[in-house]
Amino acid sequence: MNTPQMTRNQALVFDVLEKAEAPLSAYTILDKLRDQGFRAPLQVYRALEKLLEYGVVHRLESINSFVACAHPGEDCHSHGIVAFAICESCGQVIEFHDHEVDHRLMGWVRSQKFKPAKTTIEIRGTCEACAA
Amino acid sequence: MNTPQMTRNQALVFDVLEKAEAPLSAYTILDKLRDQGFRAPLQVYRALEKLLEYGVVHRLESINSFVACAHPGEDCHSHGIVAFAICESCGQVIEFHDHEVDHRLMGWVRSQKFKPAKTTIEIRGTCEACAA
DNA sequence: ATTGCACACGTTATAGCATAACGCAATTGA
DNA sequence: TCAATTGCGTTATGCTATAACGTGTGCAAT
Ligand SMILES: [Zn+2]
Ligand SMILES: [Zn+2]
Ligand SMILES: [Zn+2]
Ligand SMILES: [Zn+2]
Repeated sequence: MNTPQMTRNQALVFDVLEKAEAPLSAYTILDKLRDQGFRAPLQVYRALEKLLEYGVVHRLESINSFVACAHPGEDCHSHGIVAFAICESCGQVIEFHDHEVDHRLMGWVRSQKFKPAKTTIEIRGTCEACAA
Repeated sequence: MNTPQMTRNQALVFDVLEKAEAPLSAYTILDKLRDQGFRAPLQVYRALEKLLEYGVVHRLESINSFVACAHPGEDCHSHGIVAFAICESCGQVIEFHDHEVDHRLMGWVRSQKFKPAKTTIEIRGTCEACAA
């Protein structure tokens, strides 16, 4: 998916996510954008829906939150499955790809004749800095 | 984690999950147990919390639902990471393990000095039967 | 036996996440 | 011009999850 011109709302939401140091929930984004005129959750969810479509934002299913893609311009989807390590202490998210993991999962999927639509890999734990 | 004797509520919730053909949300479980005296979400959530602890139930993060473990008695945790394929059409869930995937993810984690607590692998898509 | 503790339970209230449904305005393309 | 599409704003609603309080029961330590 290539990225069309963002609308104002999409740009505002994306900007908030890009500047954030941790994943944000839709309602947290809403709060950060009240000064810019945001009033209702749908304004955020509609923007997020498009940003996810464009591939510039990822949804972290295990924590109901969103992050800006860490690989701008690379089109994450073309690398196969995206995986995330999420520090539950500081919120830091590391986004990575592993072809071998993709290969194994896609092999399994093929063997089962299962048609994958969206695959989630999320490792929650503690990052090196927080492990103290 | 070995499984202590279940309480009445835990047994009721587990039973509903075991008989279900698809993952169930906590509120769906609640509805199915109204006749048995369940009145409030907490009755379900508290039971689920224990069942997850015992390892006899899994939570599917990407769809906010729960399933009975497909490998009773085997203690899923001892096999490493559990992965799920979820059919978005019929709800069928296939639970599987792949040592090579575990190995790759744990290798990455080690290289980053990240301390994993809980890892989620969920493939949403369409099962063979539904692919028609 | 009494006390203290741990644990499950029931209930009410509240917090947090997400979408349905309506109508309006701007854009685009026949 | 007309119709179709898309984004937007608003209100209302639904779904998911937990906080906080109090009750009862079983079981040890004293
Ligand atoms: Zn990405
Ligand atoms: Zn950290
Ligand atoms: Zn299992
Ligand atoms: Zn199916």
